[in-house]
Amino acid sequence: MTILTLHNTLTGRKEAFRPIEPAHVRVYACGPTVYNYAHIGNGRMAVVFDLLVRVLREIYPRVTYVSNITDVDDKIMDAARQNGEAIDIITRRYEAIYNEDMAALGVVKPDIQPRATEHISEMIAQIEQLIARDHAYAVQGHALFHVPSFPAYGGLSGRSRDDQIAGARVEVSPFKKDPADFVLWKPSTSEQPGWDSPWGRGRPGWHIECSAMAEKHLGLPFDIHGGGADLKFPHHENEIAQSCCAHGHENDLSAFARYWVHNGFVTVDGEKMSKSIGNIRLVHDLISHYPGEVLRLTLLSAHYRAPLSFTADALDQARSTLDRYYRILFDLKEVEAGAGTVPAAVLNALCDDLNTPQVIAELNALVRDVANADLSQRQQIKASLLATGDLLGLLQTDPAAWLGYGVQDGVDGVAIEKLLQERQNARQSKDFGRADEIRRELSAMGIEIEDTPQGTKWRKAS
RNA sequence: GGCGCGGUGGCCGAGUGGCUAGGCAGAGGACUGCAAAUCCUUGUACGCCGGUUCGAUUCCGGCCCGUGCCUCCA
Repeated sequence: MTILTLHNTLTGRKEAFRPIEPAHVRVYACGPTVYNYAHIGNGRMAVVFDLLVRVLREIYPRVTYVSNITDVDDKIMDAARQNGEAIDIITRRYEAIYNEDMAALGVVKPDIQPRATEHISEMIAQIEQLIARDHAYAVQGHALFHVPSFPAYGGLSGRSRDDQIAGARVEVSPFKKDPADFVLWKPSTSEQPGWDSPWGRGRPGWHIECSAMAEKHLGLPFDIHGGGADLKFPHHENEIAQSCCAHGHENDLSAFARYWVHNGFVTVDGEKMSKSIGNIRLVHDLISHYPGEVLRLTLLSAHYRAPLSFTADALDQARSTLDRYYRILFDLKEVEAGAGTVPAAVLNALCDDLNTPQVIAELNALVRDVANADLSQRQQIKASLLATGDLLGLLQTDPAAWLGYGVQDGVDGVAIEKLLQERQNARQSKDFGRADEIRRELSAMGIEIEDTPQGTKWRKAS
């Protein structure tokens, strides 16, 4: 049996993954708040957990992957006010765009993608449980989680409650019993979206939605909880507090989720993405300039926990790596691949805490001797390459189309053929000056040519 | 200030207590009229200072630098 190891934030160590039920692995990852286009950092999270789920599916018979849509949030309300649009118009629009953009990155849609607004009653029920167990209290239309009621609080991020208060930059609301207490429910004005609750008309705090939706769709405890590294505190810390305390597991932080997996941040040219710097890279824009697989491989070219500097150079490198694999597949197009399996070295690398750079190295090793391989070795290489591509969510395009052979759109095939014939004539009469001139003309049209023993081929350069 | 993550050859990027990934770029060569593509050859790097050790890039301590988070900002 293949053993997956994962770095578990809860213990701070790399551990062997042991599912609660090997017959059914359950995963939750915090999804986007839908009020804008997703940026490449959101894309990284989606790609990393998509890959994790693919690897789990390779090992285990059944995997359920839940990733939520946050469609009630103050940032959404701000966006609605600014655009003069209804909130649900905005959230449904950006939810659809999010799913399209992630699909372009090769992300398989989660099995369940619950919306926060469709789980209000579950959230209210959980808050009532917390109040009943004296872990929360109602005051002035709010419901607040009382952090001192949960001594184990802070176990995920490793900060003491005192540290948090000492470092807090935000003024503490006067009605909080303790400065560290956080909101479970807050009142809405009549213009704001709201739902009736035991504490009056209001809306949920941010953290409670994930606790409620994960529990409803996966049951507790479940196997893996993921998200961006920025969510460790306070979001995931608070989820643990809510879910453990609602069920009386005050001494067991793993009573909610067993393994916590966090992906690192994406920077742009080494700088944080921010509106003020104006360097936010939206997936929606990037996919019109780069094939989705180039973006996906770029995101997988660093280990998922390491920071990733998103640069034009990194994109170019991912593209040339993919070009090389596609060229090999193109050269092997007459070779019968047969049923392929993912090479053990690749699966082992993936099972080593998703060591994707190692996977790429293994892929290079696989492909290194293709030129000197015999037929059965070529069949094996092709099958392994395709199987690995399927697992990684790469190499899903027809090689000829990827490389630009036989392109019909945006090229004048007749003119190209005419120029190629003219060049051929020039070469035969040793008029290489004219032949090179024609090659430059074609190059200016975006057409690259290759002279082979079988004649001259052309391709549309990407 | 607190907590976390990271600093590897020109660039990207794994990993390891001693056998020193991989890719890109560069250099040389083969092939080609010249190219392109491909193939061959070529790179002893691990932030700084101590310590442990026969031996540290890898372990321990300190420091420096970069980066993220610090409670929903109504």
